[in-house]
Amino acid sequence: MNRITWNQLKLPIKEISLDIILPSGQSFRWKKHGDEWVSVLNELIVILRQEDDHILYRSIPSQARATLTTPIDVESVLQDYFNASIKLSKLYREFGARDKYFKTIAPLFSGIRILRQDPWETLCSFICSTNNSIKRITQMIDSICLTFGTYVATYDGVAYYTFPRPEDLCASGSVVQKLRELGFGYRAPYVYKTALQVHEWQLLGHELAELRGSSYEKVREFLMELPGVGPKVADCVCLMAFDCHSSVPIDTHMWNIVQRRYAKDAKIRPSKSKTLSKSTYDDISSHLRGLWGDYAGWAQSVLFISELRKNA
DNA sequence: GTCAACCCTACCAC
DNA sequence: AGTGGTAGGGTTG
Repeated sequence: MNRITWNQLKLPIKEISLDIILPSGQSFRWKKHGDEWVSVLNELIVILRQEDDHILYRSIPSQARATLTTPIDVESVLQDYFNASIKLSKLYREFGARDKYFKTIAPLFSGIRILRQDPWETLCSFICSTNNSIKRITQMIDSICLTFGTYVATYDGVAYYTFPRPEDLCASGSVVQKLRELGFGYRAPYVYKTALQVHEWQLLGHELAELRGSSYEKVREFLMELPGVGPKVADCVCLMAFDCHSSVPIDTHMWNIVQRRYAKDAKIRPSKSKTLSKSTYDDISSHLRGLWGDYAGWAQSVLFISELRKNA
């Protein structure tokens, strides 16, 4: 029945741990079926399987579109998506040399890499992430795709859809109401207004992806203009979609770690405040950027996940 | 002494 | 598990 053959991903197994990366709050689009991870990338279903010493993948093209005429090099798509050119083991060594705490944590969480995700999908997803849990965000993203996305194909009894483009969410004001019905709450107008702005920008001939060449500061500034995007969301999107590897998002988990382990070095005054001020946020973020270096965001994600697992 | 121009914390709705 | 907005206090020049 299924004659699609498996291919072997050209990325050393030590460099990647699917079970840690895929469900830990970077992407909210991967579903696990048995020992397979399934998602939609570039309008086609991608299936991943982690074996003992390598990762296998295969893909299913969109049934809704005639993509057969333009074959997609899935290996390239995955190399790009996993930032495969970045050598994780080297980064871990460097982080460990710079930071004693990282050195103690890292061995327990190997293969954590930053994904290079679609800018719009990432932006939209992280606007939805505020004051929210991975489980619920995943649910929301699932329903926004089902409601506003395009059908791709069905695999293992599950229908897969693309992530809606900005214009798909600009149809009318009823989008906000629909999003509220889907459980987006106060995030509904943020998503809608941001879609409107991004679409307008696209009509001017721009694409979010073109910002990938810009500096971290430029991208961050641009993103923070958008409704529902503050420092934390901007930093997540910078890191996970715009190649700003030095961006260090400080969420509540990182804030806990900083207070516990880095407060003295980061010169954090012992405030009892539960919330981060903008300036304290920037102080912490740049301190960690100085500590970990150009790929600080990659170190952040290791500690973030260690904290996530601890509380789970 | 007073007054913008901040910047911070707290607080709450979304 | 954040953002946007407000109020109230502190600091600076």
